[in-house]
Amino acid sequence: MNRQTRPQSCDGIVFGEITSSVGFLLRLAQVRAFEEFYDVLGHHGLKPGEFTVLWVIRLNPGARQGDIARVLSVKPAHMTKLVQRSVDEGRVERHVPEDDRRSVRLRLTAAGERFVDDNKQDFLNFAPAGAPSLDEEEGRMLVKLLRKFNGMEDVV
Amino acid sequence: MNRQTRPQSCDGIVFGEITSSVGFLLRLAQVRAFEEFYDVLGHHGLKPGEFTVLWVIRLNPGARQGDIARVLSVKPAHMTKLVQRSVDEGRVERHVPEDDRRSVRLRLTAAGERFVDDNKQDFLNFAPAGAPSLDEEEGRMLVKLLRKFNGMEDVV
DNA sequence: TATTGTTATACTCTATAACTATA
DNA sequence: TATAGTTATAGAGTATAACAATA
Repeated sequence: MNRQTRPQSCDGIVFGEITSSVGFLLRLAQVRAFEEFYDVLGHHGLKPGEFTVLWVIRLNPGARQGDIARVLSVKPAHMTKLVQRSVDEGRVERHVPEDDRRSVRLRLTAAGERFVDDNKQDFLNFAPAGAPSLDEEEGRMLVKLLRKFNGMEDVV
Repeated sequence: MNRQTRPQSCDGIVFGEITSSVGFLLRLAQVRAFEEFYDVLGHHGLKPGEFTVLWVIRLNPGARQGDIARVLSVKPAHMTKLVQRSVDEGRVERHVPEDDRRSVRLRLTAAGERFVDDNKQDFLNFAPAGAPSLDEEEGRMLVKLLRKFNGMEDVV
């Protein structure tokens, strides 16, 4: 007796076997998560990609731009733009070290640290808010499986 | 004793609490799934979004363009472009019914049906290939949780 | 007035290649 | 010759608003 709302199957449209495709489900989940992200955090002028980069810089001050891009699966060309924007906003400082002048090392400015601190709670709390349809245990299980899917089981 | 590859944590970069953010994990998972999708199926000229739309039209011939867009969380403006492309490729026919001449109803051409048939197996089989790090039971659990996350538990 | 779909514009993110400056 | 980052361009996708045709 299914009387729940079924956002993806209204209008009598059927999906067939595609409902078991991980890729298909991931796309829908991400669209949903982003929509909710902007509903909840949009007023801060917060963008998911931008905040994630600031977060990682904060935890790894002086890390190389290319290394951060690689672990976040952000393409170098896009990373340049992301960093440039954060520099323009006064949240990130770039530093070219003497021992390898091809590379760029990143750290947050005081304003950048303040920005991360101010939005940290909202950003981290967003996760459970993003999954109101899952109970706590299911949410933990989803996180665990996604981490494994991403090859991140033992990442700190 | 963790000697596995850890693609997201090389270079000694740490992630902190963000590794429990569903939104963050979903983005990484989708990037990974799309990369693999293009590696495996790119030679067919197959695009995930385009194929999904063809698939749903095939299962729901004569469905309205707007209804399909809604259930797939595709924005109307983008749907127009997707459909236009498939029409140009000779895979989809548009039909404006007499009883409501604002709407557009879609169905596959013979070439469109052939295209879906030819690529169906590859597309559906892609899911397990996308998650080599998960065993069969974990894969089923991930699908189940993502379906629930998406509010699709009882979607056919 | 409301609804369906279209057009136009802008922004995020990805993909790729060509380029610079270093090493 | 290889590496780090930049620039430029293309494309997929989303967001939004204005619009025409129809209801």
